[in-house]
Amino acid sequence: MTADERRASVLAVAVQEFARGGLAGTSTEVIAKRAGISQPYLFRLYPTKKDLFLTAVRDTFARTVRRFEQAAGELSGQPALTAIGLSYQELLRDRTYLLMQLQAYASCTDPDIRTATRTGFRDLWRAVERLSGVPSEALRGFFAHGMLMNVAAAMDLPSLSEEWARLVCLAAPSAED
Amino acid sequence: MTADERRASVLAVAVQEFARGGLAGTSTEVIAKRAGISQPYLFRLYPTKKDLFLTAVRDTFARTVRRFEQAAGELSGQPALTAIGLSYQELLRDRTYLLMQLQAYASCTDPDIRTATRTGFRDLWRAVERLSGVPSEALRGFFAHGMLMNVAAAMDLPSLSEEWARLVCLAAPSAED
DNA sequence: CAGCAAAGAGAGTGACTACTCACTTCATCA
DNA sequence: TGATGAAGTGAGTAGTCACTCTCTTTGCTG
Repeated sequence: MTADERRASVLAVAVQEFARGGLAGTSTEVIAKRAGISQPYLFRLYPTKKDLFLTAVRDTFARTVRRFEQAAGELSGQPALTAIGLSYQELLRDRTYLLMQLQAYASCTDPDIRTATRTGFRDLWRAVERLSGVPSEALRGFFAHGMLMNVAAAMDLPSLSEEWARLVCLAAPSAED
Repeated sequence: MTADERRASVLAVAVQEFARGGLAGTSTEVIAKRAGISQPYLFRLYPTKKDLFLTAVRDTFARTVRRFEQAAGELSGQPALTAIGLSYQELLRDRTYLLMQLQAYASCTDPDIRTATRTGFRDLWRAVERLSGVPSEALRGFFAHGMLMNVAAAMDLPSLSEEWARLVCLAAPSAED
């Protein structure tokens, strides 16, 4: 297996593990073990643990942009936004994505991570703006509800049957914005 | 100083440190040092580091509830919601609060932390519901924009002058919901 | 076949960290 | 006065973890 292929499979594992434990709460050893390589070799593929984390952050946002582009297809305007919203709901089924996103936000005290996270978020924002073309208030409403769904999914509210939890998790009314 | 007083001052430091580093990224030694006690004594005040973290999570949400109650005062309905929203914007000036909140969400993989975070969020939700009495869609819109402001503050977007960052940070239009 | 570069691992190392044990100081009160 | 109990600490301990040094294997090429 070439180094680049290894790097890709290590990254796939790293995203999952970092999503669960964050930068400080994840050891390079478990990433290496799950990726099927030795821990020293991990450090030849990625110079530092933080580098691997930064790559995971960038990858997470980049994947979402590509997903949104596919979801929008030839649509534009509110229909495009609705299609993107639906694809986001699908994305949240696997909690890895949103947890990784939250880890990125929560680690923004570190300047390097903050820069990477800002860039990822900005590109995502611009992608939705470009794909849908809706005005900025609608865009903000879209992202706001996305963030609420993130934390709701993080707390696993969809699995609760209590009244308040169901209210939090209802999809945003598409007519409002 | 009594043990209870010590516990309170340790908690104050712990909230700040956990907000920056999260559970795994914060050492009990720096908390003890900043609180002016020895590290062994910290473990007499709080049995484990995780216990201290859980207390910090609960405290963060509880403080917000009290703050919202004060902000709402005798108001109700949309005016109450607006007052609460303003007090939340004030609260976000100090990044400690929102970072601690994000750390709580990001640590929800742990069952104990998830339970504490759910409870805190639920009580906050119910408080705003009770204080304002607005319908659930408006409530959801309020929390959604709150979450967006959280992550925007985490990334320190308000300090950026770029167009997209300013758009993200605009306050939610109060008429929409 | 010789040589070379890349893939990969074994065995550390020094620093850190959650938590413990045994100890001291000191105010209170029978 | 002497005992009690609460506040508080010095000095560990066992374990973890990011990262390194050095070595082996393997596939390719001249």
